[in-house]
Amino acid sequence: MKKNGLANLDDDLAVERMSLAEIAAERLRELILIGKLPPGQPLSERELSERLRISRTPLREAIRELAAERLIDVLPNRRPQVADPSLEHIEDLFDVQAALEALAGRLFTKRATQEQIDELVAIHERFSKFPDDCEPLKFFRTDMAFHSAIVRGADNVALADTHRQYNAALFRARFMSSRQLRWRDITIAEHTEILDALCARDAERSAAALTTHLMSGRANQRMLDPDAD
Amino acid sequence: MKKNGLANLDDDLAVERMSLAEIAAERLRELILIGKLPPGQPLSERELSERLRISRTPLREAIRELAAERLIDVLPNRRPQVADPSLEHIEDLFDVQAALEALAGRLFTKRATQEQIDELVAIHERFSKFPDDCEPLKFFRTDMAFHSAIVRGADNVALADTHRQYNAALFRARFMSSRQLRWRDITIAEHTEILDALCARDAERSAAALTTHLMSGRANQRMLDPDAD
DNA sequence: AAAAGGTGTTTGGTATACAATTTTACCATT
DNA sequence: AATGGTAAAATTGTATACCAAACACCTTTT
Repeated sequence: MKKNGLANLDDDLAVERMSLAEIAAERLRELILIGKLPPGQPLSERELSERLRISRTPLREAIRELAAERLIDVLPNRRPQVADPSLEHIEDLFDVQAALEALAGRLFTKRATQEQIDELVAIHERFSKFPDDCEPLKFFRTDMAFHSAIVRGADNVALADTHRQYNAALFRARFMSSRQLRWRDITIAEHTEILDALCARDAERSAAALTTHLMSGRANQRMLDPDAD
Repeated sequence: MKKNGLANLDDDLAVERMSLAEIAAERLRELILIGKLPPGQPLSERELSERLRISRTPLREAIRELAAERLIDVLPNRRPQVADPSLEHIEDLFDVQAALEALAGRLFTKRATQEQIDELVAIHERFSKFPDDCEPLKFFRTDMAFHSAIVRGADNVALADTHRQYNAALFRARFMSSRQLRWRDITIAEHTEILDALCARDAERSAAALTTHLMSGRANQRMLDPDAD
């Protein structure tokens, strides 16, 4: 007889028990992305471990994980710091993300199922009907969902993984952009072109539209005040 | 004036003060890449920490670092295992690496200095003069050096970083290929075309040549026996 | 004999104590 | 007052002990 009858529910959802390190990594990632832990912020292992109610060992592993994602800079014998990428570095990230999404677009035209196309259309429908005064976070999340849906349709695990990493590194930059009304209009127009190309299963047009869209984002990023930190 | 005679295992790399976790990560990465720790091999934390003469804490951090690079699979409450990617997954990795190198080629044509071009030419010179019976590892290292030099010339830190990660994940596959004489001829021919395009600073031709080259590698990989482990 | 269940050993997960390093603050010297 | 050095405090790096979960083997039960 099973000792733990409650676990049956979890089994159905395939929920694996997470280690404290993984939980802490997720929580830290969230704190960094929403800006509660701002760029450049030095992180004291002791203080953080107390605030998260865990010991330093799992916290250190979480920090190392985020360091591998380049969300945290860690130097030997020094306090880890929340990454504070320069404008040039952010532009570099945009260039790579553009190449990744261009590949995703090409693969999407070859591999995506009808269901995945329908899902993408549905996301875009919701997206273009948002009022101008909708919450920035809502607009932003839907924007991200659109791009993620394309990557999912590309059916390439490695690509999805790397794309997610770059999304995290670019989170702040793209979130800042999404607050501008001007940027929202551009986004919807460019998403429409991307969706058209993907539905037509035109690989090169899809790749071009996605590259253009990311380069718009990169250029828009350049306009924002680089002094902010 | 060393007080602790315990930790003198890797003093040859002591130019920079590295933590034991970093040293262990490098050592483990090497052991995995050269196949001393074969794909699928379960790793006992206690046994490994004894063999590397360190305690489990820094070893665990090293394992997490390699897990972030996808060189090791780690599941909760189970032994970490050396990653054993399927043929399909390796093909996915090739697709992403091709997109990354295509971007690197484009950026190279815009940003590379004359010195970086000269360096690339020099590498290719050495490469094409290798005799057929040269050591596989020597041929392989020079092959890698060629690709890395292109990425360096692209002057994009994020791209270089991600490219290095994918190189590690594809290490075994590409090393196996480099043992075939037929593949060597193809490599030299395709490198010549890449070099031509880069020297002409033709972005699209460079990107196309690099994509073609990586797709050759991907196709060649498919020919190799997938049963080997 | 086969299957279910229990027990002991092995292994990863976490906390804590200690060592080594860096940072900070203070004092002496210029 | 500015500067340099040195000691104390704070912080990271490492080792070890303990806990809980997983696995293998054996016993028990049918």
